[in-house]
Amino acid sequence: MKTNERSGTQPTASDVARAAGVSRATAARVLGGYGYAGSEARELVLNAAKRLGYQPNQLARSMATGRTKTIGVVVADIENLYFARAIRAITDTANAKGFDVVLANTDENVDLERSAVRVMLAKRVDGLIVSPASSVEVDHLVEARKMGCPFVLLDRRVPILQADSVAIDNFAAAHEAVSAFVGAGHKRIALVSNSSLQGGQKYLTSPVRERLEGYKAALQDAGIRVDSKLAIFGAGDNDNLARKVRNLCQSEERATAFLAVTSAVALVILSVFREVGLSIPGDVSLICFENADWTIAVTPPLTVISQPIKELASAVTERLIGRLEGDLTSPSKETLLAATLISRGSVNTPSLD
Amino acid sequence: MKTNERSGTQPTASDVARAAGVSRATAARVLGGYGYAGSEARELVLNAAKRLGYQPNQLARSMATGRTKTIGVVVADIENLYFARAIRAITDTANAKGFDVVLANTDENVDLERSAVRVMLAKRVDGLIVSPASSVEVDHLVEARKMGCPFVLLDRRVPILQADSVAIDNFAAAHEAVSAFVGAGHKRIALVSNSSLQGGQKYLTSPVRERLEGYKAALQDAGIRVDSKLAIFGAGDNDNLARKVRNLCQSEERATAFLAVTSAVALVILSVFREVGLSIPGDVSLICFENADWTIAVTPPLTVISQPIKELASAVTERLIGRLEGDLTSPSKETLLAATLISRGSVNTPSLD
DNA sequence: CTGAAAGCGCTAACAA
DNA sequence: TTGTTAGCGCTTTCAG
Repeated sequence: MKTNERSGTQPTASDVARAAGVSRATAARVLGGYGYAGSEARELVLNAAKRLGYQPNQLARSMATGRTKTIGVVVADIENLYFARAIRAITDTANAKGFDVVLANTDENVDLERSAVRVMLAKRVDGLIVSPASSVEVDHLVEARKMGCPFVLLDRRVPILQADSVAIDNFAAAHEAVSAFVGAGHKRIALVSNSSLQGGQKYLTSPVRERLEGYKAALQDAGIRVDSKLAIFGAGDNDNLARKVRNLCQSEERATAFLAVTSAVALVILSVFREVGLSIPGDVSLICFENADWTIAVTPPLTVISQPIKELASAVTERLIGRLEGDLTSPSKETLLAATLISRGSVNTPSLD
Repeated sequence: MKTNERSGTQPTASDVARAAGVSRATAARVLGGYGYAGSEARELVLNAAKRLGYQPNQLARSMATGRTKTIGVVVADIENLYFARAIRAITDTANAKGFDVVLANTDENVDLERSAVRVMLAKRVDGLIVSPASSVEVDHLVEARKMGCPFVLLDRRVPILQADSVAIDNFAAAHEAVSAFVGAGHKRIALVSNSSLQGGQKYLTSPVRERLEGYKAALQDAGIRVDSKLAIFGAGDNDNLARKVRNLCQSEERATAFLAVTSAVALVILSVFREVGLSIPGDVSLICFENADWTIAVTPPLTVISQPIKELASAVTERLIGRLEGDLTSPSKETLLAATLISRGSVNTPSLD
């Protein structure tokens, strides 16, 4: 049986060549858009292709060229507004540059992340954009690099990797928010996160760690003692976190201002406030990270820290594509983007109980 | 130069074979997990593979088998909570069945959808899950089918395609919500959507169309005249939609109850209410589709229609994989899942102005 | 400008 | 059980 037989349903470049009456190489050249081709041959091929409904096979193309024009994106939580927006922006800028995107979700779980990276390597993506779940267990990223698959870190930094990264200046953002509280007269200011503090600070992701540091620094700069009881960490479990917040609200020396590390945390805090009868901004003040749409629909509208997600995503994508297109040598770079404090109605002078 | 030379960085199955001292076929058999292999040969190969850091090349594998074990997901808006959750659930169940997922976003734009589908076909995904932006322009889906790439519709139905689909029973859900309003004594009930009504109802996506129909039917069942001024459609533009809602709120015969087609629309409505000084549930009642997290953080908590997204996504994925694994013949099936009305604090008896 | 032929890394008959 | 031999559909020298 000849190799050029009809193989089933999908027409191949050979089929087109035969239908056009030219050689496979010529057909392939015009279909693939490379090499020379006479104008009449081109015409013939294009017609035949249209007639047969030819669709190029990217697998075969990648197989031959060794490049897939695809970048893999590995994020911790696609249901998180912040990452959803980032993914959206990443695919937009990648597409604009001729790259496709494949996505994987890790649920903040290192094992899932490891296997996601493995799958991407097997699919031979040209490069990776990753928001690593851990700043310690990064062996799979080291391996990716070793296999010649460059990566850029999204939103999270991992110093030991010496990798390219694009993130928010979380230290400055937290510092600014806390300073705003201080400026309004607050002294007992709480930081609330749903990350687990297990194993110590170094196991926190860099954004959370840096926000904590910015928080402490701002207090110190204002001459306020840092009270560890005011820094609350959950464990991904909202009920548990709510309990801790409730305790703090009902203690003798309750906080008068709260900085929520994410909008999801702010939601938990709001429900506790309602439950214990604290009202914003009369009784307590609140600022949260992430400018979620709903924050202007509550009463009062929330003062938030808005992050330039689109810029972040474009920057990370462009950095990676830069690497892919030849810039293998320049040293790794950590890019930090500034967040913006948007003042709305949730910060006020503390009431004197 | 022999073909088995070290080609650069990535070791191939041949490299492993040579290092293990067996034939390429044997090595391939154990590495690929198919065919027979003696236990000592297997041992040898596995060791060599580990030593060289062998990673299989999926491209080559797919090339040879004709299957990629990958499904393409094409959604209208990844930033939309509803789709984000669906994507998450789809990847989870696909992974559990040994499939990878590649994702594309279309922004509700048919041209982007067309090109996304084309890319997926070029990547030779085994099948597609699509929430089509249009129920009219579906030529690319017809083409996909013709090329032997099965697809299942997610959340949206397109009768003319005669395709498998899994969606919510939107008619019943809207009917139930409106009946709840009626039961509380409302007569002037509005439906608000940000879809464009341009070109008539048939251009609406099926969920919006069916919600509109359920809304009308419920009114008729209650003996209430359907007033077209009470069905508000935007055009994706929030400011414009807000203006229309404001007009309705300030007109002589304002509505006393609002059914929002999405949580994003509810946000727009809430801001208008605040602006014109209408309070829930004293002055107006509100129900919205989508059980977004924030709906319990506003005052009062919103009565919502909760959709079983996870079940929806599992069902759609399983249906597709079923098709992929041999069930090519059975007729297409439209699955409808029931939504649930969750009563919270935003529905009340209408005030008498 | 066009055609012939080799090869990307793997799977899959078939023979030994 | 193992090895041999064809391909999968495309790109890419290298001659003609």
